[in-house]
Amino acid sequence: MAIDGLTIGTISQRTGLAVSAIRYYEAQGLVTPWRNAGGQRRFERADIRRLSFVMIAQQFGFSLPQIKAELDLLPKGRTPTKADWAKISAGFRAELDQRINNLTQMRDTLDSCIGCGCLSLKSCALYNPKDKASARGAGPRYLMGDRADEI
Amino acid sequence: MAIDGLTIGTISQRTGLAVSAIRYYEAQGLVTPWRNAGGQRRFERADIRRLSFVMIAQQFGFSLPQIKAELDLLPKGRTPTKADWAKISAGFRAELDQRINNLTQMRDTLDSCIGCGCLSLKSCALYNPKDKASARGAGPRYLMGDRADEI
DNA sequence: GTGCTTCCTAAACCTAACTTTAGGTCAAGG
DNA sequence: CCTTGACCTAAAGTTAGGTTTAGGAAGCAC
Repeated sequence: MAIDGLTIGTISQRTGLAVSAIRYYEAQGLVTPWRNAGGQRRFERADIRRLSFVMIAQQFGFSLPQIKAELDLLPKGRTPTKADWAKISAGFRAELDQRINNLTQMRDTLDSCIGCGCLSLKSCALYNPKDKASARGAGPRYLMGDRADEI
Repeated sequence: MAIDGLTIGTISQRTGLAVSAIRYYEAQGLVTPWRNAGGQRRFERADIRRLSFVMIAQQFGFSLPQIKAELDLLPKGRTPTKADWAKISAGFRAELDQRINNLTQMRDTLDSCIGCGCLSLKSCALYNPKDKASARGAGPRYLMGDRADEI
């Protein structure tokens, strides 16, 4: 059974992912099933964990290329061990810490900026496009600025 | 000068937004300039602040409809005051707190879940699709689950 | 009043992350 | 063997948040 590999339907059921999504992930290099004699995909059990990791990482806001980069750190040729997974989730955690710090800092700035009703800012600490993870920015912008007269 | 309103080019310079983006925001109902005799858009000074708010809110990961919902709380007919802005950024702050808490909780779960190498989870606390803000989820999914045998 | 710049609309295009559709093949049960 | 359900590929469609393009019109400067 396990020796024949799992079908895409089974993987779909086990992960909750749509079949089309799994095929898409294969196209993006996130999983690499082999094919049986008839040309159908066959997956390893370990791929369930791989795909679950993808789902979790996506929730954290990572893009598929970023997730692929993490997954590429797993050993090729052998099934990943506990230690392997622990390693990649460490780098992950660092990213998250970073992101939480950014958000917290921005929230605090909000308090002392828009939050206080302060409307006379010429350059605003709230606008810094470096936190690409929480929003995919789209071009250069400045600040929450204008003179506050005529309010 | 101010009595004639500001052109879209001026608004673009003052906010750093592309002209096309500002027109798009108008189409989405985020700003409502009037037109001059020749059919060109004319903005109020207060629109600079409106648009700056949009930019900041986007950084926090809010969608344009969500931002519109916040902006719709501002008084119509008169220029928003300090107090008006303070009010909408309060609801904002609450959302942010929520989101930070979610992320923190997930990070901690990561530590004690993937982070510890624990691979035998049948249902995983890491997968809960309620935090829509940090990632735009796309469909129903389950858990990081499979039996850990054969690892 | 001529020219340059800015502005206008409508429609097409862009990326990410998928889903849907169309037309056909494979596998398993009876 | 035959049918049914699962699977295949390729291509087009979808949503968000815009940008780009095409073909004009407005405005201001000299």
